[in-house]
Amino acid sequence: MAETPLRTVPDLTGLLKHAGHVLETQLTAALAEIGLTPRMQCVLINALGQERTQIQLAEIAYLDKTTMVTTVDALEEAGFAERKPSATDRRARIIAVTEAGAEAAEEGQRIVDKVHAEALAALAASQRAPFADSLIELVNGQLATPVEAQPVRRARQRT
Amino acid sequence: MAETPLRTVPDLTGLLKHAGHVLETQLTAALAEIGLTPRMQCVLINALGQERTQIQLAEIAYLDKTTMVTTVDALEEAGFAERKPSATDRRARIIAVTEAGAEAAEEGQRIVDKVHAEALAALAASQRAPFADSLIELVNGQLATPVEAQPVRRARQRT
DNA sequence: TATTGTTATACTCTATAACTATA
DNA sequence: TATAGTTATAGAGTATAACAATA
Repeated sequence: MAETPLRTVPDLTGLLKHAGHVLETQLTAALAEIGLTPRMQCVLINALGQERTQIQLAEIAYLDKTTMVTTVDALEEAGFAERKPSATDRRARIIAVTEAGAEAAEEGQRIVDKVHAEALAALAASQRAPFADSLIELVNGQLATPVEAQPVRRARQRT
Repeated sequence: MAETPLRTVPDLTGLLKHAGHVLETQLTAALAEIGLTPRMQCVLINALGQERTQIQLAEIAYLDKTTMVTTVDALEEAGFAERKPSATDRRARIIAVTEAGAEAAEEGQRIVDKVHAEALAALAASQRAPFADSLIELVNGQLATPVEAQPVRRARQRT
């Protein structure tokens, strides 16, 4: 009879989700100081220096194209990016980073790196690279692809 | 000018969140075979063998008490648990695990451990314990507590 | 016919507030 | 007054469908 759940195996799911969640709150708080969300930072840094359309950026950032619309809206409202017509496809919009956006993206990247470096710094120096390497190995292999949930198909009313 | 985001520091947040998400989908799929969600499994295993109230279980599982209501509803509907009046506090309900619930909880725990063992097995044997230990160290230390977001206070209409 | 980006909206999840019964 | 549990619902986040413009 199990009294307390005897764990011979650590609760990896709980640990990973908790660690990821806390780190995201740290990142969100740190980036908020320069007017960015983690998502805006991710889109901005990937739009910097290259002409990319919304869909291309959405794929890079693992965002739905409709979520990308609101993210680009926020970047435009903040003055960090502008939608420009593509020279080759009149359907597509190039996300052009403004000067203020470029500064924010680079400062944002320094903030992101700092938060991650501080997290790793909590480990003994000899543990840091092995930990990060193991995590990368898992994400590239066993934990690369989510298991598909039973698809939730939704009805839509005609208007 | 940053062309591609040059990472001298790995994107720990992205890696941790991705790994946690994928592992949770694996867990959800595996537990679904015996009619459990990860949350139901967590509550059930902690209700097993001890008389605990909903609020006590909510604290253990990091759930809001209103979320616990729906979780216990699901457990009752599945025939895995029952609400029993507390002998000492007539406001409180003890979550009593049924025989079917006890079997499901124990089988569920085997499933959870198996999924986690398989994930760890993707690493070289010499890396497994160091990886898990580092993750536990982070979660107990630098990544223990979420940074508070700006509180979202919501109005509520009088009815 | 297929694709880009947009809008509208439906669904899920979670958390707040109010409430009842009891302490 | 405070707490256990319930209900109702607000709000955030996200994903689907439909659509206009263009390919």
